[in-house]
Amino acid sequence: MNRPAPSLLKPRKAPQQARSAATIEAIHIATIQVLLADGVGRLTTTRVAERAGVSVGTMYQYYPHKQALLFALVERQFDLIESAMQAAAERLMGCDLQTIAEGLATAWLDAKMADRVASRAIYGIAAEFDLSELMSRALSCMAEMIEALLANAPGARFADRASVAFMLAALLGGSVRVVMEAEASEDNFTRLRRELPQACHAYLAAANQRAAA
Amino acid sequence: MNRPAPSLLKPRKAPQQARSAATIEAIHIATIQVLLADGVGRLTTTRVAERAGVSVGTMYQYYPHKQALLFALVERQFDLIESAMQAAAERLMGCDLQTIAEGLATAWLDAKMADRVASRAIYGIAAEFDLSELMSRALSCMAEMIEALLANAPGARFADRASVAFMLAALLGGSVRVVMEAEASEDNFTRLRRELPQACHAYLAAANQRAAA
DNA sequence: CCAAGATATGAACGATCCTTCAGTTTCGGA
DNA sequence: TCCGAAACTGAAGGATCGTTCATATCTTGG
Repeated sequence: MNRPAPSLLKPRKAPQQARSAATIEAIHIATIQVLLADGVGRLTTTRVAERAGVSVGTMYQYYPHKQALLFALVERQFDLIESAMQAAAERLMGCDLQTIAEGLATAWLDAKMADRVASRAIYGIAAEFDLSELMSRALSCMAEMIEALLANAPGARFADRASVAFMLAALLGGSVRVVMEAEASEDNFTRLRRELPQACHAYLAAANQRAAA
Repeated sequence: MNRPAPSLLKPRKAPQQARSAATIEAIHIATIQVLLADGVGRLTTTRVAERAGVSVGTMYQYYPHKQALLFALVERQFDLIESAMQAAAERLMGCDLQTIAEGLATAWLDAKMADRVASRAIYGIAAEFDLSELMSRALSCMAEMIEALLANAPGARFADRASVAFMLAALLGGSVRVVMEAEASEDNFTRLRRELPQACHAYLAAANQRAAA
């Protein structure tokens, strides 16, 4: 797919005065709004600027091109969720399997739901440039984090801890994404919240028992 | 998001001679190739036609606009997978929970892997027009199918069969999607193939046991 | 209060891109 | 073999979009 050199995706300059910081924030918000209202295909520099109440040129003082703006949004959301999960992992270190499974699921749901608006919007950016590399990193990052939790859980004896951790990461990430990408239905979210933790626990317990035999 | 009137997305005319059928097929293949090579953002009518070895005008004899072409691809893939799952459901009707869980997981993996090239490419189209409606339909379609299987499974007494079926559908659809959207890694696919059936079974068994109590 | 840097403006340019259509080529039945 | 229909061609029109830059406005340290 498109493989823009990562070095060219960095912002052009950092804000030094208060008003420019506000401008950048306005641009970010406007981008998400346009993304949700019109889709990536209709996401235009002019449209974003108009919605943000600034001029097109202003945007180009902070981002060398449109892709850089989108990439900044993706990275920001990514970091947000990653740190939320990192915090959850610290809290869950050393707990038993049930606590870990349910804790991870609820932490993941909380992080994604915190601003599902942004999350949903950002899912749509994936088409603009090749995010498979980023997705891979995110997936293995989550898998590693989970693997560490499983390694320190009392009574855990997985035959293939890495695979179990990987699978759990895929289950978490995927199920939430699928539900979010469908039409927003409060009903589906409550179901997810009730069932996902149980599903995670069931899988971990079964995988652990399978190894013990 | 973009909400193109569905009636405007239909193909313009059906082929009547043999060569035109070949042309359409060539256009479809070319579209997928361009999609994978350049991404949706670079998917151009000219580029597709060039790759297919035909003229731009030819494409416009069968599709009123670019979106119609993309939509046709999505629908085709959708029908393919739906019928594959429908066949699997007939085969699994009346079986026990373990057979159902593992049968669904392998059928899903087989269907998606059959041409993962097309699947992966089509994931990228989601940005062009609003697919959330289609995704919702797909999700609830899968959920209904699973629910019917659970209803006829011997020894199954779920408290909330609909929720369990919904969750299983989300787990299946999501985990495979996440892995496919990451960089293609043979390693990850084998892990998925080994763990996903077990995860599905573990969840179903746990949900069933929870209701029996 | 003033200069100098930071920030904002928006018309204009060039590059694509989608779509059309008048004309040409190919096919298949009579 | 011949003719009408089907299929194909590709240059050109019209519209949109990303990006630049000369100019204007604002902020702040001295």
